[in-house]
This record gives sequence, structure tokens and C-alpha cells, in this order.
Amino acid sequence: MTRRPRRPTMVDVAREAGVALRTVSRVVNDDATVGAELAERVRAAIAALDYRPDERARHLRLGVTGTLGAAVRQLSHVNPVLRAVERAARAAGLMVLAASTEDDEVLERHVVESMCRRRFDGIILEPIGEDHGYLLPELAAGLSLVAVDRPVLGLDVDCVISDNVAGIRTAFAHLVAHGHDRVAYIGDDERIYTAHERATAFRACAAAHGGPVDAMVHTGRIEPGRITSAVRAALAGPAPATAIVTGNASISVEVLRRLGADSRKVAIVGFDDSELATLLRPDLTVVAQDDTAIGGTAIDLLRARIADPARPVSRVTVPVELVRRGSGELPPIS
Amino acid sequence: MTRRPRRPTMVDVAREAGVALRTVSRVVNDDATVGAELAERVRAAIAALDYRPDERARHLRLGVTGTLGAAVRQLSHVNPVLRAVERAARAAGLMVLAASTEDDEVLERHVVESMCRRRFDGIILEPIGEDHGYLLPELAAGLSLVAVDRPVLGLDVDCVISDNVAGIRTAFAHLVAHGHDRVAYIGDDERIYTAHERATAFRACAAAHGGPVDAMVHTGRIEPGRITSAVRAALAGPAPATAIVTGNASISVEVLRRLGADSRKVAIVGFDDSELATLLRPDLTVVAQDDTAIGGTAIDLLRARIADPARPVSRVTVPVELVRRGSGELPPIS
DNA sequence: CTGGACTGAGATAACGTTATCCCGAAGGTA
DNA sequence: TACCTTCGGGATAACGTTATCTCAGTCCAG
Repeated sequence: MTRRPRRPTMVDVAREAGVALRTVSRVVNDDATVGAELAERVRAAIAALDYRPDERARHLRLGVTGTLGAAVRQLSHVNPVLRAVERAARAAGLMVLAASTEDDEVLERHVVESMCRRRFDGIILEPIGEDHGYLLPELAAGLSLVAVDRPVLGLDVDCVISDNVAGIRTAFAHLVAHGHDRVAYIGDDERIYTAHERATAFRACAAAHGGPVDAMVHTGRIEPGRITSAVRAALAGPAPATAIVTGNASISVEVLRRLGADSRKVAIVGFDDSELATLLRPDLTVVAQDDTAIGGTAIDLLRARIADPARPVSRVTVPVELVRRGSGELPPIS
Repeated sequence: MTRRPRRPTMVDVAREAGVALRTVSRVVNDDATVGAELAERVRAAIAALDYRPDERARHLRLGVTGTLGAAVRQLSHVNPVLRAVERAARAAGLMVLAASTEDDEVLERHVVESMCRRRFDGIILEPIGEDHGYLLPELAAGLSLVAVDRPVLGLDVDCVISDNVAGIRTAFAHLVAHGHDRVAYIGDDERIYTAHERATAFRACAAAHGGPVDAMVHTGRIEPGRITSAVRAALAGPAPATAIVTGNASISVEVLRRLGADSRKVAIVGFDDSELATLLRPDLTVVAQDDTAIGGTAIDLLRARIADPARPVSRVTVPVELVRRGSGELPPIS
């Protein structure tokens, strides 16, 4: 008795049913050209042997795998876009298999190359880092890739991104409309593309509105100490900010953590919606991304790219929406 | 010119280098039995053609894919166990590819069967629902599977689960030690195995401690209305609870949302740690699962199962830990 | 010198599918 | 009856790897 029993193959089924290999294949693929009686015999043999087709062989022969890869920063983090991607792909009859890049350039490369070697039909990537040169030969060899959330720097690749500039503008204008004159921005490390784009947009708003710019913008890595000092700096001095715009959901959490009970005294508009937004009093006003649209568009672009590798590259910008919940409507207290 | 250029294969490399196919394979696999000069020529050809091995063919030939599947409830939810699984697998040189089951039995089956047809070496599953009969033929055919978080009901399958009973006991004892006599439990739908196990453990604690049991236990689906009435019921009446144990992280959030400012008046111990736990005042005392141990053990079990399909099934229980943060140390207020 | 052990590299057969051909039987018409 | 078409179904060749042989050489002992 062998330890791991060899799985039955089409040959086994064919022998069991007393037909040719090709006929089994026909039955499995619902080919109409096989007689009813034979088809029944084949199906019986399949059931008897508990035959399961081997997709590896199928994919090898077909050339196509019906599988999309998703290389995201952290699988185990909240990622509504990934959920939308899965759903859209499922609706299109494609399977999405995901892996984490853990914000590590080396790991990202490893993951993407693994997916390429496995000949996934296409890849959805949340790109990290600056150097994506390793993608060049893969793209040349026919890899279909769509970047999400950020573009692939230096490469002409399809991507779908939120309208960060409009989001920041909306947040800023909203606070100004509620009487705020001194608005601070606390954001993530500007080496991250999205963070940089948002910070830059904020600087432009602040400059256009008049008043100090650099003194109101605090960006850098998400570390407890940095956030604490950023909050302190924003709210201190002779002309403290009366409102804060935060650069993403994690920053919002950290800022709220620092503010504690003081969060009622300063107006806040956060970028990115999150579960916590409705946990606090007042609830958090946010600039929400349209996750469903982003995920759906990503799958659309990827399918189009797979269907026609020569089609022109498209970079889609998805609108964002201001969700008023109270924290952004507080009046200035000085 | 063809639209999608055929990727170069080993045959192409062999022709380019003027060697036999087998020699290319040897070079790719770092076989020492190939002369330095030839190896160099082959490597040059590989670089010139931008050759990338096709894992599909490799896996088909080898019989093994070096790939583990993870079928989890929601990819895009916080899931520290999944992260630990990925890391442990990576350390073992295996790739983890994950997909969501979305708490849908039909989808779970679809995902697992897809992974089986792709001949993944093994699968980590967060089982949902009651009927996992579809797994039987797969297991018989040699599928290696490890269940995480909950067992596969009715099937004798490896699994690794947190010590829910000990966790509830610890939480209960902790509150009693801080002077609480009337402790309520608000938990998830008991059709979910984990929820049922925790609720049952709580009932046992309450019964052992004396006093009402059923009146203190509120379980059901996570819906705003239900949580609201559960909280109200727990804190109302002639003998209101002075402390609450919550059944999981989502319940904790919802309960805290309902309590609002009142959260300072009732002691709370939550099951599952989460990011929000340190957002509020006082911070949330929780029974934390050892995610790293769970994920690591799951991979260990899976690898052992793959190596020896005949080994006895093991069901591992991982200890939990009480993390004191303030909310569980509040004195009773009546 | 010659025979055997060793060594590097080439033919070739798998792995489990699908697709291309081809053939034999049935049916219809001249 | 002979011929042409139709159609179900069987050989067999891919798909791109790896593994098992086999076989020329080279080197050294007898």
C-alpha cells in the first residue's frame, strides 16, 4: 500500500469506462459530440474513481490559468479595495489569489515573480518603493499588470488611483467653510507616493488660502513619538490650528489617540473611512475612497489588458466623497 | 508579428546555447555535473532570451507545487493569524496564496475545491458552516488540510484553536477578583462554533459562581439593534450587571459604541485584542489570542501532514493571555 | 595497452491535460 | 449498388518541465 495514493487521472477514467482518453476529456468539458450512453458511462467512472481534474496540466495545455494574483501590502489589514477586487473577479469567473508584500520591496519582487512563474493571467499590485525595474522583463514577456492606489513609478503601467488632490481640497474647503482659518495637516511618510501627493495637495491649498504653509504640515513615519509631537506642534504656539486634516486611516487613529478627550476641541477631517470613524464622539468626518469603484475598475483594466496587450495604457482617477459625521463640522475654538 | 509573444522555453534556450535541453534544466537547477564553460553559455542564452521557467510544467512534473492555500473568512479584515501563517510558511520556503470565503459555505467549497484542483500542497482553512462533507473525497484523495480557529465539524482533521474556555474563565475570574458579582456576557451568534464555545464556557462560570445564568448571557448575530438591546438588558433591571465580557473584537466595538460615555461606569473585558483597544479611555482589557503561535502551529501541522499523510490527527489548543489595560480593573458601580 | 570506473552531456520518456487529425459506420442520393 | 456526406469517437501529438537511461570520452590500475 502506498502512503500517498496516486490520484486517478483521465487515463484511469478512460480505462474504467472502456473508452478513449479523448472521450473522457470531451465529457469533462461538456462537449456535445459525445453520445448520451457513453457520456453516462464516463460520468459513472468519474464518480467511481473520484476523479478530479488536475488544473496544472489543464493550464499548461491551455496556456491560460484563469487566475489573477493580488500582491497587497498586508493581507491581514483592512483593505476594502481588495474585497472589491475579489468580488469583481469572481463575477468575471476568475479566481483571485492574494499574498502580502509587507511593505518590503524585496518581498514584493519575490511575490510578483512567483506569480509570474506560475503564469497567472494577470496581477493586481499595490506597488511599494521606488524601483520597479524588475517588472520590465516580465512586462516585456507579456505580464498583464494593474497598479492600485499608487502608480508604478517610472513605468508606463495601467493604474487606478483615488483622486487624492480633490480629496484634500474638499477637506480643506470644508473646514474653511466652517470658519477655520488655521488648518494643520498630519500625514504619513512622504516617501510613500500617496502620502506625498496628499501632502503636496495640502500645501497648495494652504498657500492658496494664505497664511503659513510649512508650519502647518507635519509628515513622517507613523511612530507614536512623531505623531505626539506633530499634534503638539499643531496645537501649540501663538496661532494654534483649530482644525486638522489627517493623511490616512492609521494617522487618524494615532491622532485621535493622542488627542484623547481634547478631540472635541479641534475639528478633524480624516482621509480614508474606517470602522473607528463612528466609534468616537463626535463621529469622524472623512474623505472616503470609492473602494468598489477602484476594485472594479482595476479588474476591468486588467481584463482589458489581458485581452489586448497592445492597448494604450490608462490611468484612472476615482473620485472621493466627503462623509460628514460631526468632527469636521465643529466650529473653531481658540 | 504576434500580439502576445510566446514566452521562450527551455527548448529555445537550448537551441540558442547549442546544448541539449537536459543541460539547460541542469543549469537552471544548479546541477553541479555541468562544466563551467557550458554553464556560462547557457546562462548567457537565458539572459539573452529573458527566459523564465514555467512553474506549471515544473509542478506538473514534480507532482508538488510548493504552494499552500489559505481560505479565510475575509482577506481584507484584520487577521493576525493569517499574517503569522504567511510568515511561518515563508520561513519554510513555501508560498501562501489566500482567498476569501466571505462566511459563505458555497463560496468556501468553491475556493477549497479550486485550490485542490490546482493541486496545492496543503490548505489552511477557517471553516464556516456545519456541513463539510465535500471535504471527504478530497481528504481521501490526499488533501492535506489544517483547520484554524474552529474545528471542521464531523471530520477528523488537524486543527489549532485558542483556549476559549480558559479565556472566558480568566476573564470571569478577573472581574470577580475586582469585586464584580454580576457579570454579563454579550457574544456572537452561537451557530458559530467559537461563539458557542465561549458562551457555554461563560454559562459554566456563571453557574459555578452562583446567581442567574441565562439572564446574563446575550448572544446572537452582530446587528446594531441586537447589541443595543443586549447592552440595555444587561444594565437594566433591579440587579444590573456591573461588568461585561464581550465575545469577540467586533462585539467589543459594537458594545463600546452603544455604551458611549457610559463605558467608564461598567467594567469590560473583551475577547480578542484589536487596534481599538488602546483608543479609548480607559483602554480595553482583553483576552488576547496568541496569533503567532496559532499561525506557526498551523503551518507546522500542515507540513507534518504533508510529509506523512498517515500520521495521527492532532488538535492543538493554544493558551490565551489576559492583557490588563484598565477597563477590566474598574470597580463595580451600582 | 587494455579493461573498468568515472564523468559530463545528450535522447527520450514521463507528468495529465487538450487539440488536431483521421477513420469507420451510418444515412442519403444518383 | 456505388459514392458522398456527416458524425461520433479513437490515436496521437503537443504544452514545458524533470528524471532515467545511455553513451562517448578520459583517467588510472593491471
